[in-house]
Amino acid sequence: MQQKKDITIYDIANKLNLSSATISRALNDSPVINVKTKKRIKDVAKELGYRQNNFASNLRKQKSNTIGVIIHDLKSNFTTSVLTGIEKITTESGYDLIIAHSSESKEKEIANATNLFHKRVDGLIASLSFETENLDHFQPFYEKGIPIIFFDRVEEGLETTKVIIDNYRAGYQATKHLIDQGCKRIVIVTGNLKRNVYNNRFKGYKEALAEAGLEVPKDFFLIKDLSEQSGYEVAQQILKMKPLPDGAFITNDFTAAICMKELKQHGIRIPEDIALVGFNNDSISKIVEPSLSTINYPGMLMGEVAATNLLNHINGNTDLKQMNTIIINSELIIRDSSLKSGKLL
Amino acid sequence: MQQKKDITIYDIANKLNLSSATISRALNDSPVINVKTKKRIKDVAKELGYRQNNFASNLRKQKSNTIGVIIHDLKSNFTTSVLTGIEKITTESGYDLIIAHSSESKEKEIANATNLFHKRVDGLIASLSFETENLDHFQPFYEKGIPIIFFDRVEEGLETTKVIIDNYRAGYQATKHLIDQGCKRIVIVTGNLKRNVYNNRFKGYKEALAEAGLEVPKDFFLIKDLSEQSGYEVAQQILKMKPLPDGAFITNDFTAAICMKELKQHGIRIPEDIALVGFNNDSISKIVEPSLSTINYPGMLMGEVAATNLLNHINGNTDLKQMNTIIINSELIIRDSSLKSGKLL
DNA sequence: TTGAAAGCGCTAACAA
DNA sequence: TTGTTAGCGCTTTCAA
Repeated sequence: MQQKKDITIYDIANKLNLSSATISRALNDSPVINVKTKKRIKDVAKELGYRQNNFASNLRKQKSNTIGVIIHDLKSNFTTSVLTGIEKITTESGYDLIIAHSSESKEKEIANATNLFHKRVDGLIASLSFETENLDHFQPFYEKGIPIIFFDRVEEGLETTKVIIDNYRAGYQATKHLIDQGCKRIVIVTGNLKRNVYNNRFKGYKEALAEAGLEVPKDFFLIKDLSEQSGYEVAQQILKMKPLPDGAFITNDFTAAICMKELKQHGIRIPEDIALVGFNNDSISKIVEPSLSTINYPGMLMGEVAATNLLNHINGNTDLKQMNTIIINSELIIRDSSLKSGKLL
Repeated sequence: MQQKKDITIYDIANKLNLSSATISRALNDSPVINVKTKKRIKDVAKELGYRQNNFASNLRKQKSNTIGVIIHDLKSNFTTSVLTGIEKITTESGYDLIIAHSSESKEKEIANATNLFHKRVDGLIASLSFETENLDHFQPFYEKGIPIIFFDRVEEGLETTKVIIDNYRAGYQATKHLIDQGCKRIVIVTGNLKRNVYNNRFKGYKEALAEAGLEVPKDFFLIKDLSEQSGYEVAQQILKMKPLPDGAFITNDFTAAICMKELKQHGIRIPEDIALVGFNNDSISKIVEPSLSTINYPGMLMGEVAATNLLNHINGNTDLKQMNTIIINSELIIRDSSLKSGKLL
């Protein structure tokens, strides 16, 4: 199976009549090594096709040079953007990435955390699953001093470092916009209120309503899992409401797109009968008709920020404890699905 | 930083007055160890919070227990499905995954290959970038006997193991379907013809046309990069054709969706004026209106098949050389965007 | 600026 | 069924 023998630093040392220590130092660009020697060593290394053995080096250094990422799902635009951002930063710094996804299951998230702990990641970036109830499974990391940064779905009360957007403000903005368009009976569709992101969007929604002196029945609060299926369900529930709502804030573009299609098929006009605002600025939001107003959620930037801070901490440049919460800007993008007045106000 | 000292097999050995070798064997479920001893060892390991050091074990075994994956893009539904399939299989077998993506760039693909080679992956699963011209960068893997399986975008002539769908047949089916619906002037939008997938879809398209005795002008062959942007471009190009085409086979759902929207905004009726068929069965194809006919592309299954075969080979159960090409079934899904006759034929 | 030598934690050949 | 021992390839302390 193994055709060519692997070249080690000893092979290089032999060839040059130097010690393995010198080779190691040279290949790691140690400043103590003579520049000429360094060059000779690097040339020979290249010539022989040397590749360094990370296992040996990691074993010796007691570092994995690896960052673990736990996310709740692979299939959303938002997640892949975050991953792209993380990857960009970690790659630049020569770190590897292990990506684990929980499929929104508490058990899988716990298994992933355990697994990454055993893999000895040097740091962790995580977004909680829909179901997660506590952070006990991250305890081993804290005990070993392995830094964790949470993003998007975080636990708010605790002393963890987190990168988030202001979901409260986003929820407020989206709802306020619908109110400004003349909506008075606004439905909200959101996720598990245990998760900060959904809870805060919900609070922002309620605040905007309260501020405008609007009251809506309790059954206008639709708590869903934001799957494809729930898009259909939401549409059915809305269609049964009498009188019909005149606006809906659906905190996920994909669910909103499905719901919109279903509503249209039942003769509802968007935005004339019901104005819609989604969430995430998924690529789908531009394609549906009418195009979907939404909250832009800068996933790539979140990933970059999370990774940058984690690496800074690992390299001893910053102390995460001094930095509890980083808030990334998000903004409302107004498109056709919410423009009742036919114009921006 | 490091609060708790790491537990090694020596700590367990000391505590139980056994040798490290026995501990190692027990923890690896070696059958030679006494069942009771094994239980005692495992209990103590758990009690002390032992976690095995993969670096030491990998270094010793000269195996990384890691599979590398090179893909051209993270952001498509198809890719995430493939990854999900690969992950499912590799996780079951206790293998790690390193995922690298080339963003369709030849240079990045080469860098990724080099990187994964240095990381000493035990096997590689790859889909070529848009730009890739040759497979030289995979040569080191072959020289070291590291198995590679290509999927989706592959190089056809060579003696490589590959998992693909029958793109020729899919292209033929899609085009034939449009012809059956009465289309006579059918445009094709496809990607770089150097890539087998696009080339074969194109060949299938031409074959179906030829069989039906239809001829179309050369400018009906639109070779694009299948980006969002190209969706707009295609629509503009189609709108300028006189007389207008009456069908279009757009070999990517996302591009097709954008193009459809653009055409509709210029007053073209789908499917009455132009019937459309996409490719991939992306989730978007169900949401656009009219819903998009497409080719179902079973990404998850492809991932599972590729990973299963790779692992079988690594474990010495099969010889990849005996298995050159694995073809996965795909099928035409007929939706509203291509039903001129208003019914399935 | 370079070298000698120890050891990171584990596995496997060989011995008992 | 268990133990002894060597060594995987690298980094680093101490010495020169």
